[in-house]
Amino acid sequence: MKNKIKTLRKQSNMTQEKLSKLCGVSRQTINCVENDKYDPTLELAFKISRALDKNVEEVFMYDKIS
Amino acid sequence: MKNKIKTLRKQSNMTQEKLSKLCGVSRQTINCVENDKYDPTLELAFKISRALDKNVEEVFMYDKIS
DNA sequence: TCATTGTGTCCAACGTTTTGGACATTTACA
DNA sequence: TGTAAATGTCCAAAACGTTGGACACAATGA
Repeated sequence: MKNKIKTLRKQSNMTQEKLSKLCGVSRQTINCVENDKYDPTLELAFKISRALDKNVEEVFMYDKIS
Repeated sequence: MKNKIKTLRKQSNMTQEKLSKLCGVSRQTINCVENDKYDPTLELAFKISRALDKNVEEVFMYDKIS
């Protein structure tokens, strides 16, 4: 699983802190998801994507391998 | 969060058991996700969607409320 | 240079997803 | 009608996402 959170977040001039508040989660959570530390919940994936004004599949790329 | 798993699964003539094996998870997991018992992992959401030959957002509907 | 902000990371705790095993109920069909 | 398949559900345990708090380091700009 790959994601474009960092890129899209910077395009929107947002910090991890700001994004985390928009999503209602902690900054560590955003940091970990952004850096592929773990798989987010589907609901969180939706929240992040919406905060970045994108569809889930525009933010997260599923690569069948692992 | 709503989903169309049951409908799409039946359109593909699949049992929960078959879908669970395609996704590499237990049948209970498919059952619970299908009946909104809990939020799946994003990776599982992708696996389910792909098994049903759909995009994530064609299978799962995020309704901002709760 | 210094101060501030943003990011990465650690930890232990907590909550939720996911599990196998088992059983009751419903559905489908001979 | 009866039989098997499919589904719903319970439990306790395991696995994993998420948390606050804290700290180090990098980046930014005055």
